[in-house]
Parts: sequence; C-alpha cells; structure tokens
Amino acid sequence: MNIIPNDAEPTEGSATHRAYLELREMIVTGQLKPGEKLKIDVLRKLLDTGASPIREALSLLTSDNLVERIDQRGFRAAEVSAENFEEILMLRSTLEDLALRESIANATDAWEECVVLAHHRMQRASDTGPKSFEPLHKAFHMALLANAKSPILLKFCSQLYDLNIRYRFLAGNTLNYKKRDVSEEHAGVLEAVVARDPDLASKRLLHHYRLTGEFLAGLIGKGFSK
Amino acid sequence: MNIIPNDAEPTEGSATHRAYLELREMIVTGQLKPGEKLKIDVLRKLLDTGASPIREALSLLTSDNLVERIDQRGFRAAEVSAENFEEILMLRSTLEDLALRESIANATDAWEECVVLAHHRMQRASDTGPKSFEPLHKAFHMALLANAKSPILLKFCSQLYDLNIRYRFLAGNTLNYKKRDVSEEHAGVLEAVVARDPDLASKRLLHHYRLTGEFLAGLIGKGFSK
DNA sequence: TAGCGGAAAAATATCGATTTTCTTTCTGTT
DNA sequence: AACAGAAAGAAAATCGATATTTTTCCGCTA
Repeated sequence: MNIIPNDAEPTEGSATHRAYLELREMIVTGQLKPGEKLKIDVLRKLLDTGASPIREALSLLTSDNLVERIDQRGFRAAEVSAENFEEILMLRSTLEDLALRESIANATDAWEECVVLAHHRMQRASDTGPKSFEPLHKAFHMALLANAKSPILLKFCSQLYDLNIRYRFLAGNTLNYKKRDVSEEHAGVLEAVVARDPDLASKRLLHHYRLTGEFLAGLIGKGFSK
Repeated sequence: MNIIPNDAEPTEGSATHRAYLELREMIVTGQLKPGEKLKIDVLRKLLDTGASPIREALSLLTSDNLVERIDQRGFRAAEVSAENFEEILMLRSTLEDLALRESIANATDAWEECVVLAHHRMQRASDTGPKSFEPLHKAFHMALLANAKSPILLKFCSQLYDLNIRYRFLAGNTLNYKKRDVSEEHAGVLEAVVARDPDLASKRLLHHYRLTGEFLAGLIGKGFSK
C-alpha cells in the first residue's frame, strides 16, 4: 500500500480489473447490500464503463463468494446470515491455524521481517480511518500466513478474510472494533511468531478470532434485516 | 471430445453455462493441457459461440482454480506440479475430514439413504467407462459430505475434488485406478458412515486418499513435462 | 553478433446494438 | 373476485465490430 491510496485508480489496468476492485469494495463495505440485485445497466452507468467489464468483474467476484450468479437471471450481492457468519469463523479458524503453523514451520528471517513490518504499518495507521487501516490490517494477517507454501490455502484464507470483514462493516462502523484490545491481541500474535512458537501463536490468533466473532455476533443479533 | 460427442447439451441453459461445462470438462480431462494458452478465438470456433460467453466461462473457471487469468494477457489452463498435487491432497484431507465429521454429526435417515444410493449407482457403473463412472464417483464422495451444513466448505471440497481428479486424468487413463481396491475402500467408508462412526469413517476416507495420493504420485514421478 | 528500437501482426479487451429470456401488467373468462 | 393466458416492458445474454494492448519479427547500430 502506498500513500494516497484511494482515488488512485486512473487508467491503470483493464476496465474489468478496475470494475472488479470497485465492486468488491462496494460489496465488502456494504455499499451494495446483501441480496441486492446487481443490475448490469445500473452498475454500467455507475462505474462509467461498458457491460462486458461489469459482467466479467461480477463473474470473478463469484469466485470470492461475494456475488451470486443465477443463470439467465443476473447477479446479486451474496446474502448474509448468522449461519454464514458462523461458518466463515469456523473455516477461518481451521484454515488459518493450518496456514500459520506451516508458515512458522518454514520460518525465515526475511519472512519474520515482513511480518514485523506489516505489523508496524498497521499500528501506525490505527488512529486513522478504516479506509487506510483496513488494507493494512489485512496485510498483517496475510503476512502471518504468507510463508506457508500453499497458494490454494492462502487464497481460501484471503477470501474468508474478506467475507469476514464484510460482517464488520455490516455490523456498523468499525470504530468499536478498534476500541477493543485488538492492538494487544495483534502484538501477542506477533510476539509468538517472532519466538517461533506455533502453538502459542495459533492459540493467540484463534483467541483473537473467537473474541472478534463473539463481539460481532453480539452486534449482529440473531437476524439480519435486509 | 470427439465428433458427435455426448450431444447431450442441446439448447438448455445459457451459452455461457454450456461453455463453462464444456471447458471445465476439457481442462479436467486434460484435453486442454496444463499451462496451455486459452485463446478466445480458438475456443470461440471450437464451441461455436461468441466471445462473450467464452470470456465469462473462463472467468468463472478461475474461481475453481482451473484457469489462470492474467490481466490484459488472456487466460491459460492452470499449471500442474508435484507441489500443487501435494497441496490439494493435504487440503482435501483436512477439509473432508472436517466435513465428513460434521455430516455424520447431523446424520439423518434421509441423508443416509442418499449416501447408500449414491454408492450403489457408482458400484453399478464400475465396469463402464470413466465417462459415466466419474460423475457418479464424485456424486458419492460429495454425498458423504452433503449433510454438513457448510456451503462454503462443501464448495471448497468440490473444487478440490475436481483439481484432484484432473491429476488422475493427466497421469494416464483411469483404468489402473479402478484396478486397485478402491471398491473395497469405498464400501468401508460407507459401512462406517452407516454405523455413524465418525472416527472410523474419517480414518477410512483419509486412508483412501492417502493411498490414491501415493498411487498417483508414483505415476506422476517427480516432474511434469509439458 | 548481440542488443535495441520500432513497425506489423496477433490477441485481448471493450463497446454498441440486437436477440433472447424473464417479469410484470393487462385482459377476458369463470 | 380470482385466475389463466397473452402481451408489453425490463433485464440479461449474446453478437459483431472496433479499440487497445501485447507479441513477434525485422532491420539497424554498436
């Protein structure tokens, strides 16, 4: 990530790629609501581009479980539910546990430095808005796992991260989240990673997720109203 | 496939959906080779359809990790490697273990009947060609897991199944596979599931995968030549 | 002869218009 | 008043053509 992150989407990349990033952002942040119909024509005008890039971007977002595609009936933003949230939490716990252990097993100094750096950048941005904090938060979590030589696993984790963070946005602003002792929890995980203690690191990471899960479950309540 | 193939793809569904199924089949069976460039124009003529459905189908196949998309540089069939194979095997073991246990935990008579039925259908087709056997084989394996109330997990398992079976096709014909005691292994899993013994069922299922893995690793050798 | 632009060719990506499919509304009947 | 069926409207899907980008190939220079 660089300085002046947002609004930095001029003409780089293909129209499809830009549409992909924008739509993804809109869905994750809740700007496009769960279950909402995603009409090609509306989005086309909204993003000022053609129908093809939109369709293709939406097709790609289906991979990420952020968009549902119903043949001959268009696209819609993925639904949310308490069950879905639970499932994401469960899968994240399982898969990140796996990835983190593998990552630590392959530990190198270079990787360790990347993690420390990612943590520092996230810390530095902890007082700024979610717009700059969130990407760094994700970067930190992914950096923890990045040393696992398992591309598919990492892809799954990345997807689940996005699905999870979406619930944070849907549950309201993310300020409350940061009010919690998240900072300490992160530091704890980092410490265990630097100590190359897989059990402790995993324990702390999963604890972090469990707390976040309970926290969000509380905000969410039992049901979602569209 | 060949001239006048299954012909069982009339006009049902959208052109995109048909293209998706055909391309997927071609990649899984190795008709489109790993790493091969997938030129829109070639496929367009091959499947006798427009460029849009092809592009969209390829975009959807990226979800399944069967196609790689490089922005502004087109699509290609996913690469294969010994590491990739190992990873798939490892993830499958982990995730199917999870799913199978959850599935058994939620066991109902109706589900049990579906599993028995799927097994029977697969058995009945065990002497026929892979063309009819393979879908039933997949159906059986997915039926085992289907009772887990975890759509995302099941989707992952389904994807990993396809990725795995691709290696079987790439390693040569699937006849050798069936020569093994696969039939007995399947029966063993079924038995344990009917007995609702999660530990035994999982143990047998993972054993089945481990054997298949070793078997394929032997065929594959260390490297893949394009 | 290796390396370096720089056209020409090829392929991708995108657009605008058309066709097909779904959805809603309207109408006549029971 | 309720409902089936038809017709109009809306939206998705697809096509054909064009614009953009990447790749290839060739001649030039050092």
